[in-house]
Amino acid sequence: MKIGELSKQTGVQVETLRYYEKQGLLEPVSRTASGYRKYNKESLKQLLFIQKAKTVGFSLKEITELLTLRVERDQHSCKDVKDIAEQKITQINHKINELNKMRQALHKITVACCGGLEPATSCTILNALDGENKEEME
Amino acid sequence: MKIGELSKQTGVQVETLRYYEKQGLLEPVSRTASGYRKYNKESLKQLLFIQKAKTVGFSLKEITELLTLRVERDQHSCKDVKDIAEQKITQINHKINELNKMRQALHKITVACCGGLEPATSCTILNALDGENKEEME
DNA sequence: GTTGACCCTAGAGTTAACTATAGGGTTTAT
DNA sequence: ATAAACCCTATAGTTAACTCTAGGGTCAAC
Repeated sequence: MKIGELSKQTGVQVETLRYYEKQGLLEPVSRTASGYRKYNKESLKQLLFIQKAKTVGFSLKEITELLTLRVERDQHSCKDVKDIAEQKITQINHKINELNKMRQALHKITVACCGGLEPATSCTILNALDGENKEEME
Repeated sequence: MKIGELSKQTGVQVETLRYYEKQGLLEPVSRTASGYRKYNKESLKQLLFIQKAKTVGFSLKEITELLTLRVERDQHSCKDVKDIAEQKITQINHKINELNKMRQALHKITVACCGGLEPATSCTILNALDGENKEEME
């Protein structure tokens, strides 16, 4: 598949794809005789991963790290990979925690404030994040 | 508290705080007679929220939206707030889903690949994300 | 065989989110 | 009362991540 096709299938602009190549993030599988970039299903998968990782706040540099994480079946690099992966897992857990708190707070806003008896001033995300106080207050 | 104090307590640079003010993201509570910005505990809370929201991929513009979400105890705006909040919840659920998949994939890399019998080439995050195939293959 | 839709490189421009600089007032400790 | 450590505004510069432009090849179709 050529660059325009990959672009259409993902919504990522052609220019952005060339930019990702320059950054070492997504190399074309090969080139045609005339120099056209060629991609395949793996490229597509990789690009979709890049997009997802971006939406959860990873930088292109971090995404590169994630993509190059691989176990080489030799005990030397295995430990390194494990360490890096565990760092990333910790980072991801942090993100999930924050998102869970935000979701809960937003839920509280929609359910508790919208039709309850509380004064308007308390119905902000910051107040909702403040925790379990003034939950059952009327 | 003055700007330097807020900066110290959060690790956010003084220049960044003034920038956030210009963007309407974090207004000082008041000013001293000589024009110094004054902040309080609420400012601190708000700033910590901004930092957290940034790490999970929200832009400053989106964070502004989240911060100004508030129910005004009048049925008219209530529906609007609810709609926006629900949109944000959907967005957050998406992020959490992606993060869960990534976490699982990273876990699979550290546990299954690092000491198992699989060939090295399959031990990347993309392959780990591919799902349940080649799980119990030996 | 030429037209239109594609592709190429190299490099300049843009946007979001800071970060730094210049030039100058304020506060606090000595 | 003066120096160091703060604060101010206005504006320019930087970095990441694109986005666009100029100038030019390639390819399928009519």
